[in-house]
Amino acid sequence: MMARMAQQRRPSRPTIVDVAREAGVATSTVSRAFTRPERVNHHTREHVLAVAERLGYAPNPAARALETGRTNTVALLVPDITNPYFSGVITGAERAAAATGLTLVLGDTQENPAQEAELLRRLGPAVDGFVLAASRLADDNLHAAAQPVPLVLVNRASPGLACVVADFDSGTQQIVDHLASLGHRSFVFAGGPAESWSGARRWVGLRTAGRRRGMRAKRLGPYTPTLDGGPAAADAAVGAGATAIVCHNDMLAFGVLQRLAQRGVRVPDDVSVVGFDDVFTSALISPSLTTLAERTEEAGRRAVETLRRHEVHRPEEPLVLVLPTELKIRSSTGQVLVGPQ
Amino acid sequence: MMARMAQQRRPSRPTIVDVAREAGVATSTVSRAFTRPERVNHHTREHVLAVAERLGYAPNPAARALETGRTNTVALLVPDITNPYFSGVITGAERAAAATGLTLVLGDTQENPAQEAELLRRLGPAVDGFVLAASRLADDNLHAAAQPVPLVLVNRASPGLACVVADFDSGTQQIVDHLASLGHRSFVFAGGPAESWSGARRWVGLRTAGRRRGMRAKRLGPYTPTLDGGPAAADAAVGAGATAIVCHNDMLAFGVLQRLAQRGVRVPDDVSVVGFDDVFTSALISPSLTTLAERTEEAGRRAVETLRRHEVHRPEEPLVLVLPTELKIRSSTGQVLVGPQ
DNA sequence: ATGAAAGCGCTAACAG
DNA sequence: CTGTTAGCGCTTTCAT
Repeated sequence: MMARMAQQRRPSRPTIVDVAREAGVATSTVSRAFTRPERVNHHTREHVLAVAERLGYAPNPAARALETGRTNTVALLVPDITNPYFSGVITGAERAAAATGLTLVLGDTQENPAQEAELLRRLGPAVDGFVLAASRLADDNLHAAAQPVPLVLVNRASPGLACVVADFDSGTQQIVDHLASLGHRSFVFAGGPAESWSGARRWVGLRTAGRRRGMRAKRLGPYTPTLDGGPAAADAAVGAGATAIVCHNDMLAFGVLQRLAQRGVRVPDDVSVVGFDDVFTSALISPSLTTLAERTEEAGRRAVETLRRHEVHRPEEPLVLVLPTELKIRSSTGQVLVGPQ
Repeated sequence: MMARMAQQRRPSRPTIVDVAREAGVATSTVSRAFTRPERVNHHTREHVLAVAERLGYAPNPAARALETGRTNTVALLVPDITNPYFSGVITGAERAAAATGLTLVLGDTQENPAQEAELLRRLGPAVDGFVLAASRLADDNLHAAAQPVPLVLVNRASPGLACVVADFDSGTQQIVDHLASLGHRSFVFAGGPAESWSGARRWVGLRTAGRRRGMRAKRLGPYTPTLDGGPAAADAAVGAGATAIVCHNDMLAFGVLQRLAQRGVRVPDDVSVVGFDDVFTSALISPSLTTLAERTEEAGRRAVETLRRHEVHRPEEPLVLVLPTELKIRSSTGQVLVGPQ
């Protein structure tokens, strides 16, 4: 009779108490039926589950989280959702999360460190861990954030933190070798955001590999790593008399390609263009883009898997995973034409 | 003294109690300082906030949700995260959510109604509402899902439910007019998933508009609405002797374009190709794709805004928003060549 | 304007 | 194997 009152409050969901009463057992039994199947008589469990089903009961995650401290949720923060590169990471992370019954919270930091920090702060108490893709945060901010809740980086390394990164050493080497084999004696790098760790790694790798090959390398930029960054980058590269332009990422490369076409500069005859990421568009445009393929989905997947592992036992030595990269040679790169130097 | 014990449990976040003790006020005052600024003395509030800041306190969303029943979270379910079309919706939804302090949970249903239903069930108690993009669920499932928690559809309508949809009537009309103006007397429609509401709407609109123009229209498929669906669609269209192929979406159109090129079929000389969505790649490939642009970001944004509105007062007449569409005429469509019919 | 105290729905000891 | 009971951190009457 008292129960009546609760009923009329609002059409609220049935709780564990309703199920317990209806099934004639204690609430703890209902709870166990859901979370510790082995510690409950098979028969009672069946019965409880049936009643729950009939009542349309579903556990309240908030209540569960309050007690256990675990939310079964991980947050993925990316600098730019619209970049297909991150779509790959998002996909991988989502799949891995779904596979283990985790809920994925998505946040877009818009390439903005302050916004990233704010999301970290706000989401912190609501999630079991963070995956930070291409974080633009400084090392110490990162560490502060990792204090209360585990955190895994993607394409960013920071001492003491777990991460999964692409093998840029090999990747940049592959690019330079490819360019050298086509007769290029130099190249320019159209750089992305200054805060980008992977951008820095790319440039260092490129320059080092170039030096080994006796190639001159020059860094231009920074440019917005989107289509919009293209015109400035292309113009600067042309102005510098480049025979090859390596772009911070594919989106920038597309922008460069567009601008080049607009200016009547032929690719790859007049200039070769290389990207990073191998987003699906790269194979579709023409000339198709030579680019360094990263395993973005795998990166996303491994990141949340690593997160899970770190949740359980924070290892002294955080995992750093290096994923292979592969240069996709397509039609935006070609031999450097002999001619009046 | 007793507090000591709690401390050593684990390095847990400070709670409202810690702040209250430290600030020398009651927990309720701390609570109010955060949620009801006007009901607390300005001075005390400042003080409490300062202490909270110093202690690094952040409210625990789970606890808050348990009491209030609101999680400040909305879920967005999409059939395929990797499709750039949905990137637009995701972006818009994320921005709108972030703007109002909401947290966005992302789920990928993988074009699978069962998985969609499962996510709805699992996430239901954890969120304040759902945005379902291109839902593959049947009407009655949709209604069942909308029972306990508000729900807004994107590019899907269902009686009694709020939705934001693209103006396909106008859109398909634009496509048909364009084709007709180029001299086409017929076209084929390479259809997407059978469960797709927008797919059905597209076909109906196309056929109707075609009829008005005295054009023959034929539906092919269904095809997977991704690059992979291309070969089958292209082959079937060529086999049917089509002069124009309207594709369920851009991704499928890209696949079709690829296959056509492979087979030596020239676009637009031999056959014209039209897509739906206007994802960024459409402008980049060559021939660039003529396609119907939808306001995907706006759709995502409006959907979560609508959700908020419905949370407050469930209106009798659910909002249905129709967003304008615009045909982007590019180079994949051209005049039908005169010749032996 | 502030404090005391009662839960929100669930899990986790601890008994039995 | 199952029941009792005490909170998890916060909001919210109800007093004061």
